[in-house]
Amino acid sequence: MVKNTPQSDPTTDASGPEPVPRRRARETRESEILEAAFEEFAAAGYAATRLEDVARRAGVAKGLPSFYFESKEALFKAVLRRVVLPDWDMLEARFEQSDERTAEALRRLIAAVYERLVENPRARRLLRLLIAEGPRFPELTEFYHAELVARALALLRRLLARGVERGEVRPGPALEYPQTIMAPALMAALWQLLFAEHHPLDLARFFEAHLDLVANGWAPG
Amino acid sequence: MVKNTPQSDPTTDASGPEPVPRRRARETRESEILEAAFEEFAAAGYAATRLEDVARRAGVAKGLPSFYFESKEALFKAVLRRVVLPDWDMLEARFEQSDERTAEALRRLIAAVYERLVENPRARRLLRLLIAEGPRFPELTEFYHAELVARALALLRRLLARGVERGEVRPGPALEYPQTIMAPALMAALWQLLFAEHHPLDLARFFEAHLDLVANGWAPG
Amino acid sequence: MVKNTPQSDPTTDASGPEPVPRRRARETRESEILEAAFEEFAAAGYAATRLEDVARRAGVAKGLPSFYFESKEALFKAVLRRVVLPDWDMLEARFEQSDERTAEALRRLIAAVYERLVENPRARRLLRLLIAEGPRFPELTEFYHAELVARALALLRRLLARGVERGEVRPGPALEYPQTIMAPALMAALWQLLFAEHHPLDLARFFEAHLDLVANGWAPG
Amino acid sequence: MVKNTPQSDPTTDASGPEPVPRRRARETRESEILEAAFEEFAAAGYAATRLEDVARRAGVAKGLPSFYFESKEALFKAVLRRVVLPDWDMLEARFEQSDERTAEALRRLIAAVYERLVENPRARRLLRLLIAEGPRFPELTEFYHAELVARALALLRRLLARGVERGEVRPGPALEYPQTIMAPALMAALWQLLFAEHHPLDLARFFEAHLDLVANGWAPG
DNA sequence: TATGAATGAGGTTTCATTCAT
DNA sequence: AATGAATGAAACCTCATTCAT
Repeated sequence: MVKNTPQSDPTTDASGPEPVPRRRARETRESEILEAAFEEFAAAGYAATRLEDVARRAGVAKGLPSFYFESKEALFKAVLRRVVLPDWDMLEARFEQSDERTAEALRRLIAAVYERLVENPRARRLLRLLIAEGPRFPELTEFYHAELVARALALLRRLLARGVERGEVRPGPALEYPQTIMAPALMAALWQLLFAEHHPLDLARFFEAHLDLVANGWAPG
Repeated sequence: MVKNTPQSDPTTDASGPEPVPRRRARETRESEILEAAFEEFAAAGYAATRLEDVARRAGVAKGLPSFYFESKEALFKAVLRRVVLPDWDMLEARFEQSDERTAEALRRLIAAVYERLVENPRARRLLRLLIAEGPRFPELTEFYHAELVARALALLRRLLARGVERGEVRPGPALEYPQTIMAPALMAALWQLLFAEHHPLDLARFFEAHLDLVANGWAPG
Repeated sequence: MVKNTPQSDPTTDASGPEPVPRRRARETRESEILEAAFEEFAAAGYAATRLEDVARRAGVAKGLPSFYFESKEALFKAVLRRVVLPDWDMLEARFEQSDERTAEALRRLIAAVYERLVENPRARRLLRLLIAEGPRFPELTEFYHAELVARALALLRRLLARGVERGEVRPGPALEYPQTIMAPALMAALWQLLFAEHHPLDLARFFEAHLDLVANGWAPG
Repeated sequence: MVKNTPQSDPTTDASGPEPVPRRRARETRESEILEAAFEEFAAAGYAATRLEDVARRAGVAKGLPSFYFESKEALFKAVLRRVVLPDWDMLEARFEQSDERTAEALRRLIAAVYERLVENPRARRLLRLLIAEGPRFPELTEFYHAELVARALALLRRLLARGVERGEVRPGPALEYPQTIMAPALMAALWQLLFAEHHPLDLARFFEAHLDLVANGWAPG
């Protein structure tokens, strides 16, 4: 679930044939179902996903998702509440403490977003899910706003404010809308989601273009 | 259907004293169904939309959408192929011919995107639909890339190239990725789609922040 | 539905082969489904009845009962609200107006109950349904109490009161509980329902025994 | 299970210092499951009863009913075969031996039925169950006919025959159908089952009305 | 022996599609 | 040409039954 820790990959904990253990830790099963559900929901959207497909992907019987979760809707919500980028806390703390120059800090912050969102297929699918199902599940939108968006913007705002104090950032209307500074990353994420197959993007160069533009603008001198 | 130009309306290209009211009725009905279908698909997504609701919204009998369109899928595709911002041709032409300074041209172009995408609820819903249903209808994604995205980027690229020649635009990596310059508009469109209700955005000021940032960057001097 | 009018039998309105008319009067279809549902519910009880069986018996597609009725529960309630012995009004009126001797009136009234309840297989099945599903559908129990039971008891009470005035009925505690006078009919109905197959009852003689007992009692003189 | 005699409880026929607690436990469990099953079946009917609820009520694990009984159906039959009024043998014997006057004997017998059936909520629920599930389990109907109904009627018949011999009972058609004499008790039992909540019955007075009616009839002199 | 997670057949309900009218 | 009743596949969900522990 948009977690980057490699050991969480269920396909890699290989330990022999293991002929379908009938009973596992409740939590393990639940996680496997949530994991499978995330993939299915992300691939087809809420309405078009069939619980049976979730079950098949999780390698369990048709009825098990309904056994673990009250309803399809409850499963969906549970999926999305688990996904949140789990290392955001740490990231925030690191930036809070650091005292590097604004240019460095911004580069690092934007790089973190590319790593976690733009270059992470699962995070991109989550993004799609949130956009697609927003009207049906407004609480989720709000949840993600509070947990991710608002916090990221606040962090960016603090960084910029400090930069202004230090004379490293030019005061301007964009400071009030830090979204603008991050926007190219969102553009890249959506590009990947929509067009990557036929119109690939060189993310490394896009990233540099992003940094250059938001730092210096297109206007000369 | 995100069409702002009246001449695209098939009911107004009357030629003669309407000797064939039946035929007129047919095309009118079809348009009404497409219109209703767009609203329903945009509100609920492809899978969750019921043809009966489309029919009800269009004010026709339940079976009529299936009568006019081979299948739900065909209806969906027909809807999306009709939507494309129909005045883009004109817009392109105007920019091609104009010779104003780059700053002016960019402001106008970006303003056009705000007007047509960010501030237009139907266009935003179309955006949502494309993001949501992309995996199921890749031709549509490709169609919109060709019809809108590629053309917009090409126009932007020409504008910037001309600006560089004139010394009005600083050469830099961003010129290769004109997406970066338009990105804040996309950000605003998605913000409106997702968060506007609880966290409204002052679009006029956001627009100015956008222009200022992409022109001058956050770095001083 | 416990209606005794022969012309209501759908199997007798034969008018040629008639190759399954796709469309009928809405009301006709609804009646056919209600009719089939009554038979199925009566045979197996509420929970054990499958809508598909109702559909099959009604000669319609699986989904049609759900199309006509919001839910299985709604169908069940609709079934039971339609069943009520439909000629009770008339019966009541006839007794109200008549001035015959009490013995005659009672014989006629009890005979009417035998005809409508004891000897009517559909009414017996209705009785079974009410007893079986009472706890799940208390409104129905109440409905039948009000529509049938209470009215029948009131009628009986008026008959007896008039009889006492005329000296044709012995005052006694049973007058307060007219149920006791009708009780053997209920016994017969249940006997038919439960034991008739292996232990048949001669209803004509039982009826005479019933009349004799409640008129004269077992005690001599 | 409608057993009023404590000695029928398998947990109390202790014989010795309990050297086999395991075996005891098994039978206890089985009884508890049967007991719980009776309550659940009686409350909701056969089809609507879930084995999980039976298990919960019995305080055992979900799978145990299936572990003790081959199937839900087998459990149901086991339940009903255990229920039978267990003190009927004794009752019968007592009446056989007694030599009291017919009026007394009848009053005692009818009172016994009120006590065991009409005023016993569990017996009433059993009655409901038999009526409701008769078509699905005809053996049970037959079983109860043989064990209870037939024997009760035979006893009543002997009582009445003796009464006629003694001149205490008027010969009449009702003697052939002793059901008629007991019928008001059945009426009272069903009334309790169906209408008691909203239309309570004074059982003591009803009982007196019953006795008076079947002894003397409604006709004067 | 007892548990309860897991299975999967089968039920209710939905809805795209058909077609008599 | 248009209607909307009717169809029936397929979805969600329930629950009797199984069986590893």
